[in-house]
Amino acid sequence: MPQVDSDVFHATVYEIVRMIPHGMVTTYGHIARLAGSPAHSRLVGQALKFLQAPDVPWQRVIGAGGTISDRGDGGEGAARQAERLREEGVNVSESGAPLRFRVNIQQYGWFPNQVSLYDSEEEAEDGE
DNA sequence: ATTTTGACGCTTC
DNA sequence: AGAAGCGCCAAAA
Repeated sequence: MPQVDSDVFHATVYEIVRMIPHGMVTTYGHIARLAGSPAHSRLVGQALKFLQAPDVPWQRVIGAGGTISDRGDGGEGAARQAERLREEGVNVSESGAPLRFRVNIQQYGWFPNQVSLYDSEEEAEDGE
């Protein structure tokens, strides 16, 4: 039995990603934490991978080190993400042999301690 | 049911 | 700074 409900988790992730301000970025790990499952950073990526809603600014989610995660497609996906970020004014630098895109977390990072969710972690009022 | 993968993250060479 | 190793846990094979 999984520790989290996949559907709820995905919905929560989308909800949080939608809150990221234009021109700012956050990390998979931070979203997982805000969603109440700090150990599910990889699942955040999974959720975005299966994303279909066009109103979710997925480009604002990057890796913890400020690097845009590679999709295993030779860097095409990462390049698209970098372009979308640049379009909203985010400075994205490039480096490395396998081209790696990077964003200055200190300058563009958005890491709120808590966000207002509809209900993903109720105050355990029903017994558990 | 078991093994491998993965849009991750942190610590250590 | 860059690479490698390890932990994590659900999804996919």
